[in-house]
Amino acid sequence: MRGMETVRPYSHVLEKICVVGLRPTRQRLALAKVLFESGDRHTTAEKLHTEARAAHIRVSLATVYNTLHQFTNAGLLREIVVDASRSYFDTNTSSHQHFYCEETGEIEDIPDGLVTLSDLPPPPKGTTIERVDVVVRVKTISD
Amino acid sequence: MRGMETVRPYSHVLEKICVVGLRPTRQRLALAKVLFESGDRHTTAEKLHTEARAAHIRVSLATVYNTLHQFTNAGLLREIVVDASRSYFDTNTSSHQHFYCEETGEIEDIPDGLVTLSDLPPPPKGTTIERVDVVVRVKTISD
DNA sequence: GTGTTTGCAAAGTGTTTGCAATTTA
DNA sequence: TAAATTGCAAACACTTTGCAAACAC
Repeated sequence: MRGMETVRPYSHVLEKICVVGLRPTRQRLALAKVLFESGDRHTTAEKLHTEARAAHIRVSLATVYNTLHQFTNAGLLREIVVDASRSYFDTNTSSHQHFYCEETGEIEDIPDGLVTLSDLPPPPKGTTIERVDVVVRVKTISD
Repeated sequence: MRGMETVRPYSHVLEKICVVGLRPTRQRLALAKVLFESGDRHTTAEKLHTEARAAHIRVSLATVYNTLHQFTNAGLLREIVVDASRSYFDTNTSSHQHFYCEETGEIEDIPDGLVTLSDLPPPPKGTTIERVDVVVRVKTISD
């Protein structure tokens, strides 16, 4: 089969992009490649932009922001709130939690099931629970 | 005892302010009064500023920000991260968790003990757990 | 008086938006 | 070609900072 692969890489992403009514433009496909080619990742708009340009993808920061939000709405990404001054996006959209180190800005996944919540009280009147976010804040050991 | 109370309101706050080496200035005392006079509260710099001015306290927004951070460092407040674009401060500094409604911006406390975490995995190498934040995101019921 | 704090306005950060030029279907 | 997308620069919201005037001790 060597040499004759007709594999369209990231076809699942291509599919998802189309399903939501987004056109598979050069920028979106390139950003999707960077985002999804290497397992689960946590990134910010700025980091993704830097990375994209390092990979010779010409894309503006505004488009990176737009794309991140479009992907999030499409269910390809999940936004995680760990820091009041920066938006992080997670390529793992399934149910799980996070370790977050403020000093380094690093986020690490905690697989689902490792954190168990019990006895959650009823939400405020007139509201329903949308989801539960757990952030385990860590600091580097200084000695 | 009526009429002879020598109670110094917020003396505990006054004390704490002094202990940390902050001078009990008019602005700091006034903001502390607004913050601590009515049970547990969740507020933002903007909200506190508006409230302060409504109460005829002349204070600049910059000073509100500075004061919130000084109080936080002093352990009088706790900063809570629920939204990537706004900083919230909680007058309840003890261990507890939160309901957060993005639509209304409202935060409600979940008393400690109502949420139980179990089987927390070990933190990333070289780090120790500082604290665990749980945010139960809710949305208003639309029908 | 001396050092701290305040207020203002300016600067800074991260993010969003308006719009003409470009690209996609 | 018609509609969607891009990039730029300007606008934004929130927050921090520099510095002279005001204040606390």
